[in-house]
Amino acid sequence: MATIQDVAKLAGLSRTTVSRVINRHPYVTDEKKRLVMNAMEELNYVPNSSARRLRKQQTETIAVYVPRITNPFFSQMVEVMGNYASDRGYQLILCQTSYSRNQEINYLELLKTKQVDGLILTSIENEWSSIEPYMNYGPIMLCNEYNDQAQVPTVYLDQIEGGYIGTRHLIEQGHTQIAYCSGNNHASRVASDRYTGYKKALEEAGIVTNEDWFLTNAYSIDDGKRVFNEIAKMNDRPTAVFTGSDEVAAGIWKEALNHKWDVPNDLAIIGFDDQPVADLIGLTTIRQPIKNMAQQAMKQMIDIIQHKLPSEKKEIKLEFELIKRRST
Amino acid sequence: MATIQDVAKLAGLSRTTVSRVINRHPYVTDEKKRLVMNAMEELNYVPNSSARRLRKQQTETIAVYVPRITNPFFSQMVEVMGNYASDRGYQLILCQTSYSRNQEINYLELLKTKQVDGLILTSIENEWSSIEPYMNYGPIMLCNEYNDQAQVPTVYLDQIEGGYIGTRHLIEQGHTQIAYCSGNNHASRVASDRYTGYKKALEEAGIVTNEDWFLTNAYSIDDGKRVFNEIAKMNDRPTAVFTGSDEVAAGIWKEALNHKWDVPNDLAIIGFDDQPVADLIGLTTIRQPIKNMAQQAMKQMIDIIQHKLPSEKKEIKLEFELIKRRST
DNA sequence: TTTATCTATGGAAACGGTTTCATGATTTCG
DNA sequence: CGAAATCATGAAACCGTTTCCATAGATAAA
Repeated sequence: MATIQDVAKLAGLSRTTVSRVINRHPYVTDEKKRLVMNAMEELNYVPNSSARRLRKQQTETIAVYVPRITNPFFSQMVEVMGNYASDRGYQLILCQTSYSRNQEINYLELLKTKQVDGLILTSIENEWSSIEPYMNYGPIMLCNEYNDQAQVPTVYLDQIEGGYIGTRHLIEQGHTQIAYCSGNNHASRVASDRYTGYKKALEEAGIVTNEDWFLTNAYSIDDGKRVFNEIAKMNDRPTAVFTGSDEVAAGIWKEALNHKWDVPNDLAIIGFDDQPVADLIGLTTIRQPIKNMAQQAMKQMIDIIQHKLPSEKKEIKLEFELIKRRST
Repeated sequence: MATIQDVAKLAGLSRTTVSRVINRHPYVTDEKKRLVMNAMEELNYVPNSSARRLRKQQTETIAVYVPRITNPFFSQMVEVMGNYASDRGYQLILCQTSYSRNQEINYLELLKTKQVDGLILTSIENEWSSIEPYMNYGPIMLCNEYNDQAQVPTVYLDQIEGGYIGTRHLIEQGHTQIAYCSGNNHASRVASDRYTGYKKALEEAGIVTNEDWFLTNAYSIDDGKRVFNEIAKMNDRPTAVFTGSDEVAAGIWKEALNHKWDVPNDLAIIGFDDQPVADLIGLTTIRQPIKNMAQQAMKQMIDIIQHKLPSEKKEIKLEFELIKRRST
């Protein structure tokens, strides 16, 4: 493996000059530039990025945190972020927290050890107070997730609205018995706000909730199936269910079909995110502008890194869209 | 940011000894070890990974190439690889080739610049001859994809079997007019072998194929919809269609429903991969042991890196499983 | 014409670790 | 008891760049 020294020797110049050519520094005559280029070509030289990182104290790498990459919401996000970053010379390290607090903290050490220039959190497992100290080691920002205490740039949707829009839709369809079904993340405002929106819509309509209809721990299709069975077992059953993701909604629907229930007449279902599967099966859902969110976030992050901007709260809020299909 | 020097000074020892403690080298007395630990604690010291990378000439990072992370086949793969790697102290760089030859080559430079210790390709866009030269810079291996010329470890399924099993199933269901629908990757043996398997099954059954029934460029649900419309427009229509992915199959089915076709009576559809969506909608499909594949591949790669094994062909072949549902 | 500024280059320090080598102290073994 | 092996530590070299500083010639300004 050729080093810059080898190139310098072959070109009959100093390392410094070679470095200048590589980094497009002015003050190198065209003649020397040509000499260096030829030498690099001949030796098939490529600068060693570890050395570069050490000297420049930057890695051109950005970490993206997601709970699980198989969740289509997050994989879409990562797809867009990855492409955007790659186009600008940054690479992406994927950190899957697996909904685990420990795992999240483990990965945070990445920033501390200077393995990345910054990180984007799409979901938070720990209290903000556990994450905040890491801000000393480099820029952190939020995308999708948001938090009052976090003094960081945030690209998000107001999930109160999300919960409200969906529930409001069900109410307008004539439902008064509406179940609520979500994940299980205590530290996340996405979860709690959405629930707040749900309750807000109910209260406005003067509807009383049934505590039994608050179903948690639902992330996947299988969870949806389980949720359906919980609903089916109830004495006082809801006529509609608000879910936190299209996958869960799809699982509920699938199991409902197995039990010969008619959707939406026996049970109306509304999903969240507008994943491809929602269109496929005809699920009413609340669309989140994932790509837009992802791109704005990555743009912000690269901006912050390149201009060494101080970390401060800067909120970019995007909007939901209700997509009405045949499940409601 | 504290350096090893600061720790050494505070502990009243040399950098060497501190380094030994960090790297769990024997020959350090418990007393000094304690001194070092305390100093590290007090200074909140973390070794700088760029420096470490430079000196040790390794990055503890592995690049994984996928066409697009939103394809569930690949996101499952990446999920497993990411977790497996992370458990063993490696991190994952995600490289999305976007089905582009250029993009693939661009990312290959990662290995050259020593940004990663090795790379796993799950799909190949370029001819192997374009990829091979990069083997000089570090270990490369294949997972899912395979190639005759590639003298590298390969975890794969024999796609001839895959194509055969699926087509055979359709034939057994009484079909003789079977369309074939796939992506568009010329460099990939996954694609060509699967087609070979399809033709093999037909030939064995003495069935003549119709060239018009060879449909390409199909990756997504939307592509599936388009494919359906192409089929619907035909004068001589197939009664069954073999697809290269569950997403495409789902798209075909969805559009068939829109046109009031009955599946499987008007058109039988078989998917590939056994994604969650297949179970959801009742799609017959050919399961690939994705998780197993991913894990074996990552295990291999880490093994190769840690034991500096020479790159050689080593094939690990896994098996398909036909999952019969109601679309056939 | 002298002085200040700009251009072009190289030597050496710096980035922050790990590894090699040297050395002395301690233990083991014949 | 002396030689050999093992343990414990530190100084210095090294990994491959970029950057700071010095120098010198060329050009511009006074």
